[in-house]
Amino acid sequence: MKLKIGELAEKANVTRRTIDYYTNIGLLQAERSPSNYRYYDYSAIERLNFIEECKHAGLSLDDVKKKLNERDAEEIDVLDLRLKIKGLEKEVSNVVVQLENKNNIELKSLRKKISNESLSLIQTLLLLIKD
Amino acid sequence: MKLKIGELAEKANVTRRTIDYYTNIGLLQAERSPSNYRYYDYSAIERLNFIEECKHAGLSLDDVKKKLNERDAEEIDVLDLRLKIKGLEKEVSNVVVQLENKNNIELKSLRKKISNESLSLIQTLLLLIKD
DNA sequence: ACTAAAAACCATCACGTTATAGTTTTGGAG
DNA sequence: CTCCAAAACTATAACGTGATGGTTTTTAGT
Repeated sequence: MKLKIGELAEKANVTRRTIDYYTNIGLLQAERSPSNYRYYDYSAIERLNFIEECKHAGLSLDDVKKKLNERDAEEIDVLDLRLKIKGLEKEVSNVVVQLENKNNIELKSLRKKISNESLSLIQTLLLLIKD
Repeated sequence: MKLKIGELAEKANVTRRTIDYYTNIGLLQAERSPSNYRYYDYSAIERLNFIEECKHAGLSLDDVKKKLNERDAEEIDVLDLRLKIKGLEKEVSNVVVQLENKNNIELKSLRKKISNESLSLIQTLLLLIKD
């Protein structure tokens, strides 16, 4: 379920007009219903809070826009990373399948050969996950 | 001499904000000084009056914009016509020069040959000039 | 006539406001 | 439960407003 402007306004503690304005200048995005009503998703609440913080820190909405664009870019990077990780996972599971077809001796030597790499990969993944 | 926003506002009997707004949405044009002040020329007064009339007649500013665009297009047409007339004048004066090099008999027959055309041209020009 | 400082102007931002017109929700009548 | 009208909500237009930060003009003193 998405939020109508009034609901979002209440939840984010700003006026409708502010949301209207932000939407017009591209700080917020909204889907439009067939009757042209705007529908915001819940992430807009946090986005509005973030904007308020930035404003409180003395930034102009234009500055905030840049910040948000950076953040969005990071978000996209994250998505990217996620995709890459998914790809890696697939590769790894493929390797696992290969391993299952090996005999014990081959298996052990192979495991040794890649143990370093997999370890450091796991460590990096842990860094990403923690916090 | 051009008008600053306050001067135009007073002369046209609207607020500065209105002029600001109209300028932003492209209803009015302004030159900018090096310090970014807007400078309007006197025709803006009449333009503003026109806009007020249109609004009074129930038109939206968007409608007014269209009307003004038409008017501006006509203006351009007029400029075009003026140019053409200037061109014609040149042609005519060339003909006059030619005539001056003719003898009387040739001259008379020539005059007869073109009298119809020049008469109707003159009449059309008169139509353009009057009121 | 020259200058410094106040007064008057101007631009832009970030909403606020009022009016108009369409949409959705809701409380009751049947 | 259904239908419908009032109440609540929404979109957009066309400025209004107050704050902030420059620019120009005016004015008063030297």
